[in-house]
Amino acid sequence: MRKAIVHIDGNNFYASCEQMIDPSLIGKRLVILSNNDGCIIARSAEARKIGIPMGIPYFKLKNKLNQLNIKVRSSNYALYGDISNRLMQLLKRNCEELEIYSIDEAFGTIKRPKDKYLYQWGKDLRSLVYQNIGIAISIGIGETKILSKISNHIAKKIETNSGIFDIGVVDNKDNYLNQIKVDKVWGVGRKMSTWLKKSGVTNARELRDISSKQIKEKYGIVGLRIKNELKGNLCIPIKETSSDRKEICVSRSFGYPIDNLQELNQAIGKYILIASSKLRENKQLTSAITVFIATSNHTKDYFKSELTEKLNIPTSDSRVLLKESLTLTKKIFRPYRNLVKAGIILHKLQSSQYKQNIIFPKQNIQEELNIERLNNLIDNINQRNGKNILGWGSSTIEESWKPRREKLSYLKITDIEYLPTVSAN
DNA sequence: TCTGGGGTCCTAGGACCC
DNA sequence: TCTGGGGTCCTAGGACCC
Repeated sequence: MRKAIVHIDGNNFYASCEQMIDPSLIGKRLVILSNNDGCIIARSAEARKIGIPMGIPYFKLKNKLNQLNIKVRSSNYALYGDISNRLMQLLKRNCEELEIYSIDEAFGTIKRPKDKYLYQWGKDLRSLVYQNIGIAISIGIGETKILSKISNHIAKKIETNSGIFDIGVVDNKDNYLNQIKVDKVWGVGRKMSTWLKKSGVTNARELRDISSKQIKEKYGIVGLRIKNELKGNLCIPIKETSSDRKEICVSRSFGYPIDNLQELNQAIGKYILIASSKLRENKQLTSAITVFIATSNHTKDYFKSELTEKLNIPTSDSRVLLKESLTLTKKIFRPYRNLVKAGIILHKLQSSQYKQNIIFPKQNIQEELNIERLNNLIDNINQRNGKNILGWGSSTIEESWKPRREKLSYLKITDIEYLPTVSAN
């Protein structure tokens, strides 16, 4: 019997994490805000039930949320990342292969037993995760990634399925596929679904049965792959080992608009330090850097600008990147613009293992080693004592541009100071 | 007043080569 | 007056994802 593909995800993951560390939130209507407290990016089941929408700007709903006594939290990625790691470790031990797809999602493979049914395996896994992590998961099973995603969708929708569904063992597969709207199919976005609907394709079953020629002409192998996955032919393989990052992007919206180079430099500098430390963590070097800035795209005189610079020698040295980025920043900066967002991208990443030897080294090897050690030392200190204790350069002006996080949960499991205490009486 | 952040993959078209 | 053809590599931008 062929292996089945399973898709596993945490239900309302961010909301569940907040509920897990603060049980007073369990059963409550709860929403989580994006960075800068911008919009709503997650809701507890209870908040979802009364129709609180996803992706809506917070300020538009602030009063309503207050009136309805809905709890609000700023997103706390350190917390979600930590819980995600524990979840993935547990899943790894219970699948044959596992691909960690996002902070709250994974694809796995598992051999079907003789009677084909995987419900018991799924049930056991769900309770294991709930006991150990305190998070509810859903499990979708099928022959391909796209089908397992659809199964998971069905698992969540039908309450009697108790969080597990396997489209690989049902007799009336078409009935289920008929119920899946085409824009809910993984890989079908806004553009494609508009075209599909115009061509008379409205659900997953019809997409599966579209002529190969028609979909290939319009969407190439990307479209064809979706059709074939729906047919049950595995086209998108499981990637167990995450391939090396190809780029690193650090960008933030400012808490308040800024219009001066000094503050912009300060922000860009912070982003570079975050990015280069990630780079060193991944044991990679970058050979091109982009700086970009933008005003609000909700105003008439929207302005954005970006500039890229190639580096002669691939590096992960904070000082080099800092210097380059500030040169770029100076070039793209324009006064009298209210900037609300800026960021940096490091591209063309390569493994630092194969660092090319410089033919005519400007600095001797000992000096280079010292710089490497210094960078790593800073990373270690920051890791142990909280981010940004140490950095390069100096700036004592107030960082009023920092993103807002007014509703951050106070309980943390990633910082010993904030661990909840339990008294043993 | 206030609208997130970080990725990947694919493709078309330009640059360049013989 | 006539003005090749075919290939590779790179890049920017679109589309999509969570």
